[in-house]
Amino acid sequence: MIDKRAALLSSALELFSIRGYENTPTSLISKNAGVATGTLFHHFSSKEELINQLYLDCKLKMMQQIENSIKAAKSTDDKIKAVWEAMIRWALENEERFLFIMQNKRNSYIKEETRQQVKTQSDELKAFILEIDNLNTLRNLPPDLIAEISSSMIDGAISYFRRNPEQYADSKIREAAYQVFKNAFMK
Amino acid sequence: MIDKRAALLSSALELFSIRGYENTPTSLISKNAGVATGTLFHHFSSKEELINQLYLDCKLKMMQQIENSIKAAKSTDDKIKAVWEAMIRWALENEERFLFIMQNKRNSYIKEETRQQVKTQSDELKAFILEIDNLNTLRNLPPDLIAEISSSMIDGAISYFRRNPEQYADSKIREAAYQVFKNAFMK
Amino acid sequence: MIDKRAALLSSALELFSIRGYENTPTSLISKNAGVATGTLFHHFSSKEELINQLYLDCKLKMMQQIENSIKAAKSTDDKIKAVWEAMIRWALENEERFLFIMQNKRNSYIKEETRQQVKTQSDELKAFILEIDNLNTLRNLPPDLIAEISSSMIDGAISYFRRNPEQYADSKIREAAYQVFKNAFMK
Amino acid sequence: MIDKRAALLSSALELFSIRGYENTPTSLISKNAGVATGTLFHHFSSKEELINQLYLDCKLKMMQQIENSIKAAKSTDDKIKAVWEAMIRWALENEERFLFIMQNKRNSYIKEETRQQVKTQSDELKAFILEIDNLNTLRNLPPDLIAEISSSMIDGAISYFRRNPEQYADSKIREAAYQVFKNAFMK
DNA sequence: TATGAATGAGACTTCATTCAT
DNA sequence: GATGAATGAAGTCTCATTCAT
Repeated sequence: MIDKRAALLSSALELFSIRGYENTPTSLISKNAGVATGTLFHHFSSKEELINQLYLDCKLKMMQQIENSIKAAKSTDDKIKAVWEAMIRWALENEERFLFIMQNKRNSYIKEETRQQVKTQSDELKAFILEIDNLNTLRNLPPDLIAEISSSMIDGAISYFRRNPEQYADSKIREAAYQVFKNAFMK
Repeated sequence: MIDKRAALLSSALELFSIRGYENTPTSLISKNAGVATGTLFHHFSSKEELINQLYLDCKLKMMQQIENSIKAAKSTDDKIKAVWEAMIRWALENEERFLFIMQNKRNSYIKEETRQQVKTQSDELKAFILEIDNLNTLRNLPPDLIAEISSSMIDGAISYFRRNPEQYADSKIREAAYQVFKNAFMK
Repeated sequence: MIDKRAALLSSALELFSIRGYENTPTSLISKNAGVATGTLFHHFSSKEELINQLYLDCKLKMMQQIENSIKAAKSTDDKIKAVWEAMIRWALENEERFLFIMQNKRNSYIKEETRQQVKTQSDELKAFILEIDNLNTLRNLPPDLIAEISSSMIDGAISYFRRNPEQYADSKIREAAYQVFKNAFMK
Repeated sequence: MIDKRAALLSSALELFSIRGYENTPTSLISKNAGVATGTLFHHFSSKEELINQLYLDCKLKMMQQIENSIKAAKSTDDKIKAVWEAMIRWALENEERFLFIMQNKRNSYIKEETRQQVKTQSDELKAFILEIDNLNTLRNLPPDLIAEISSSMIDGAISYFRRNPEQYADSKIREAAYQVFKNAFMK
């Protein structure tokens, strides 16, 4: 059944996000999912494939939310803000998934192929990135540098709001945080 | 001899930074250090203590460089720039140590006690942080938020310059990167 | 299969009784049982649990034989003799189990919980002990003292007959040994 | 110095009696004795020799006390009672030594040679044993059987009085215990 | 004699994966 | 597809003993 596969992914997500990949035996994933140890290997050829599938799963879910937020926006500025908000909101609403993605940003268990699969999913997102990159080129800023720094700033903000969730509810602080983000790249 | 302890720390740093903590057997650390397997446990009571000692070692070395850069500066602005530069330079010049620190920022193998030991080391640095925090409070920005975001921005810049070392040599790009950093917090 | 668990217990008994607990590696127990090293830990969570299970196993087997011998007896005197004979016979017929029990009488690897489990097994035996204790109380002898000494005397007799098995076959000597035992407590 | 050798023996006795031989690292013995790890191996060629020396030491001390008690007695009966009392008293007054001897009664680390050394020490004791053995032969009881049972009875009594030291102080109970011992062999 | 850093064989245990049912 | 007992390579750590100082 497809149920068991989903149960395994969900169980793995929960455990990986708390204990990390290497500290989570497949036997525990199975038990936590309520299936037998052998079942995991019917659905995933190895533990490594499981983590790759899970990574794909989480990343795609995140990107979908961001994509949706872009669609609703019109100007570039609106899009930027929409993405900023969407990412933070998603991270706060999908704590386990976000933690798991963060842990595996540079993890070598995630295959290059998996990372590529993520990148080629959303045309909408690719267009937006291109738009921003062109803008930065015009401004004489290396697009990759700005991409790296923006992404880091968002991670920083998320990290802060995860520790202080009540402040995310305060629209003044949220706005101040966004201004800091925006100021970085605007005159 | 103190040599063997140092050799073990150095060997562990090299291997952890490439392969990660859990993927590095203690037997490999010993072999790579040119000592017997038992020697590791003569100097460190466990693998976990080894990583903690190494973390302490790396962090202290980094902080010393930052501390020195602050001493040479006068105004707050000078200090901010000095820290920004010092951190990036140190990361580029101490690739393994930096990678190792990044890997272990949220890693639970590093004990809270070890993190505390780091924090209580430099009065100079504590004074600087206080200075910045006060400034941010005046500007009505939560100091912790700014701390988190600044730190993330620096990590982003480092990540970029590690991938594009030739650009760090270009003072124009370096300056542009710094402006992005500074703009974030200044009107 | 239950076979492998039994094979492990049997292998452990054989080795422990000859070499002692600490001098018997788990790898040897597995090899001797004809199973893989991991199998031991599939059935017993640790070497310590193995020894506890084995102790339980041996003690229960011994108690069952004693229990049976009591059932067949009528008077208190008959019961005492029956127990005396049953214990000696069991020890001679179950050399490894007896040796193992002796080795672990005061061994701290056997958990208090395990010892309790043994004590709460046989109502028949508890009744007999109570009967004897009451008798000794009437005679003004501390029941625990008599229990300790009787038990020691039986151990002594067993020890002797293990070294001189041909004498156990001689009913005169057996009877003399029993008289020594009985005289101790009777006027 | 002879001090260090004595300190090592005393440290080993303390630790062995609590933790057992195999559970006591030589490093702990040394530390507990206040000497370096290497020092142990200057005085004893191996851990095994240490335990043998200690065994010899304890046994001889015990035998000396028993020997003295025999000397003071006249009749055979007096001697028997003297030995019974001396052994129990010694065990209660030399708890660690007694425990250590009990633990090692059948321990294979004690070499046969060491056991022989003990036996050939006291002429007084050998004469007493011969005296008893002859007596038992006359009574048609196998001397070794009686020896084994007597010795076990004394161990049982000691075990009881160690758990209930206040009862040893009560001369009535002490006397009752002795009567039980004596009755076993006398008409 | 005394020291204690160093050694390395070997102990217990874990865990991804297989396969007969 | 599902099960879970079984596997055995590999991991961390212990400890009796040595030897240069």
